[in-house]
Order: sequence, then structure tokens, then C-alpha cells
Amino acid sequence: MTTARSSYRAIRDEISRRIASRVWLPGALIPGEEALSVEFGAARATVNRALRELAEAGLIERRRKAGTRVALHPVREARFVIPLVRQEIEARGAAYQYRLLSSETIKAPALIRARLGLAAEAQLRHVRALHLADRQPYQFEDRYIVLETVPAAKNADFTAIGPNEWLVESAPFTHAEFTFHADSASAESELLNVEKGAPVFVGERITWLGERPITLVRMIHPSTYRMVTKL
Amino acid sequence: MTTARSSYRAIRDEISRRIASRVWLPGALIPGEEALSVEFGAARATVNRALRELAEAGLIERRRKAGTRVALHPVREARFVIPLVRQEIEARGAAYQYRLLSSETIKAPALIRARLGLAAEAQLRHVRALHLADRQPYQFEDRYIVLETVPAAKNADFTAIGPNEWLVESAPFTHAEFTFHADSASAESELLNVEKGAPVFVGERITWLGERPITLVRMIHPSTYRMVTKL
DNA sequence: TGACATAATATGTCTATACATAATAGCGTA
DNA sequence: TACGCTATTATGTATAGACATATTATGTCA
Repeated sequence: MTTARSSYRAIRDEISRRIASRVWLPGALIPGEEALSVEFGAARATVNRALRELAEAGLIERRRKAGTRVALHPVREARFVIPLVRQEIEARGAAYQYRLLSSETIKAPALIRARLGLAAEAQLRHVRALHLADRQPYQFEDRYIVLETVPAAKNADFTAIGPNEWLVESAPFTHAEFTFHADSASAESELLNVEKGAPVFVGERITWLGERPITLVRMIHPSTYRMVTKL
Repeated sequence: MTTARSSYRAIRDEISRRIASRVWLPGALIPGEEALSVEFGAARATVNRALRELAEAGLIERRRKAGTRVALHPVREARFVIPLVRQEIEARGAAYQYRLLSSETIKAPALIRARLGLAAEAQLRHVRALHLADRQPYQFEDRYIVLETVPAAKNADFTAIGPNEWLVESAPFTHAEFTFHADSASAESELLNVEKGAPVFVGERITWLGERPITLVRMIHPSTYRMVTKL
């Protein structure tokens, strides 16, 4: 027994159950908050919280005046966590190793400029590094840091601590965009210890602080990599 | 001006700003709800909602008695929506086409049985289909449906409506597991109109209704595919 | 010193009430 | 009929007050 008082969790789960068991069919209008609060013997605020969470999960759709209905095509969202590579590797019980491959300050190439919306003269720090799990190549990191947004990155030392961990500590972001796709290994094939042309899993991430771009990174994994998330 | 009364959004955004601008550093303890409610001139419940959302986003960490602190390694979560292939394609302004390739009822192969935790005699419906965008192959769908859990799938007609849309309407799920990886095209290479051995992006999804598995599906895209999500 | 009970405290949740806001429905008028 | 105003309604948000719960800090006793 959780509590004598009706909890928003109990209400949420019961409503979720009714939808799953098709008591309330997709597209159907469900009772209003007032009615539910009577049925469950709870305050409307409590029912509201339950419904709000279900709406966030995409199970129901709510509109003022129109009421709440079971989502027709539950556009559900999966969440996946964005851990540091090191944490990701250590969580698997593997030994983490980091190797800095190259680091230089350059003028932004046109392609990167376009992606980040930078001026022609923008300066970038370009870092290439390798992350290993149990001595096996795990991820090749190819990163550009916008020095205008993060001046401290100009002289940061990435030989011991990777730019990923350094940025997390030193340059918080407000927005991010993630892209994932499959590609065939080219220049990085030797580094990842795979055949040239072998499939690789590529994650790309751009982060911003407000309107200003912080960094663009390509993270390339061999095809043994699995990105997993549960719902 | 949003409202004269302080809103939880305003509070949430202000706290978010303080973290982003490093007024409150990673690991630092931030004022308690009581103190913040005084500062912002709001009720504690309002501050609570603001903080709760930030905690959900992974920006702060909260513990009873210990208080609230700025996350050291913001284990932030990205969310990505799981739309129907049709919606995904139509959202790009492309014409959607669906083609059923094969459909049969079989005894579960050992590999699938293991993944879904099924008994040896379990019956499955195995469906293979192709989804096209502007007449170009977009996704090859290779699906197994557990007939024990979804008996109605035994006689369902998947020639016009794909099993994906059919299941969404007919068999809601409670849990799901998603896996993504890169692979090289083998049997499906012709269907996707790519070279044999070309890189493909593979998404795998298993859904459950309570404890019982509903379906396992492999969704295979050519390497031009991009999975995008924003935060 | 160490184990254990106890007090203190910040967050977690619930209630009752009130007002805000979006969106629909219905009415009246041109 | 077409348009626009207005009343209605369900959700959205805020408040004050209360109790619940997890966890830390403290104190007591062996």
C-alpha cells in the first residue's frame, strides 16, 4: 500500500491501464478532470498532474474546452541519455582509454561555417581523438569548437582530458541537435580497426549557448556499436 | 509580458539561465524551494514545478534533505519521437507508398524466441514490407508479431495498411526497447536499391503489453537516412 | 568507538480554491 | 447565409496550507 490518499501515480497508471486494455479506445473522449477527480476521490490538481504526464508521454491529447482524448496515433517519445563516452564505456565494465590524435587552431572551413552559421573569419579549434574500450577502438571523435563562444578552449590541454569532458565542465549548452546515420568508413577506418568501406555508425551533435554555436562533433563507431534506449 | 503573477516558466528559465551563465556552478547547492519562493514572490508549489522540470531535463539533481544542486555531468536526455513511417515521410513533403512483400504464420525461430522470451511452440506472424518516399525505397520492414499476445493479427490484412499502423490502432504497448546500429546490406540490398555490402541504418524495436511481448521489428534504411532530434 | 535510535530538514505530494486562457458553440445582426 | 461578438467550458496555472517521506545530522548507550 502506497498511501491511503489517492496518488497521481495511481491515477496515471489506472488511466494508462484503461487505454492499454482498450476500455477507452483511440480517439475517444475521456472524462474531464472534474469527473475524474470525483471518481478517484482526489483533487483536480492531482488528476491534472496525472493527465499532464500522460499527455507528455504522448498517450493522450488535451485541448482546452475540447477536452482530453486518447491519442489516435500515439506519437510517443523515446528518451535516450547522452552520457560521456567514458561513463558509457565504464558502465559496460570495460576499461576506458583516451588518445589525442591531433589538435590545431584553424579558420573555419566553408562546410562547417555553413552548418554553424559562422562568419568567414571565425576561428575554430579542431580536435581529433580516439576513445577505446578494453583497448579496442570504440569511438573516433572529430570535433570543432567555436573559439568566439568558448575563448578558454584556445589554450585548453586535451592530452589528458578529452574535449568532451572539458566542455561539459566549462561550457554548458542550452540547445542541441543530434543526427544519426550509417556511413562507410573512409579515413577513419584504420583508427577504428575496420576495413575500408565497412559500415560505421555516425552520431553528430551541435550545441549552442543561446544563439551562439559552441561545438560540432562527429562521433564514429564501428558497426559492433549498439545505441539502446528503453521506454 | 506573460503574466503579472510569476509563472513557473519564468522561474524555470531564470534558473536555467543562471546555470548556463555559470552564476551557479556545476556541483553547487542552489537555494531551497522556500528561499526561491521568497525571491521570486511565488508559492513553493510553483517553484517546485519549475525545479521538477529542470530535474527531469537532467540539469539539476534533487534529493530530500540534501537539497538541489547543479548537475556535475549533466546527463541530459534527448527525446526523439517515434512517428509512423507514413507520417515521417509525409512530413518531408514526399509521397508515401507501401508495398507488402510477404506474410506468413510460422513457428518462432530460436533466435527470435530468445529475444522475446517465448516458448518453443509459439506462433508468429512474419511480415516483410517496403515503405517508399517519392517512389524511392525508404525503409525495409521485417516484423514478427506474437500471435499469443495479439490473436487478431492472425487474420489481419496487411496488403493495404502496414502492420505498423495496424498495431498502433489495435495493440497498444506499455514498454518498448529501441536499438540502433549500422550494418552492411545483405539480402535487403536489392529492395533498398543499394549495393550489396553498402552501409545501412538499422533500427530495431521490441514492444510489450505488460509482461507479454507484442512484436519485434527491424527497420532498415539506406545510408542517406538521417535520424534527427533536437533538445 | 561503534551501533542504533531520534530529531531535523528539504523535497515530494495532496487539497481546496481561485483566476487565466484557449477554443468552441451559439446567438444576433447585416 | 455569412460574419462577428459573446457566453460557456475544459484545461492551464497559481496559491496557501498541510502532511508524507527520504536522508542527513545528532545524540545516546553499550
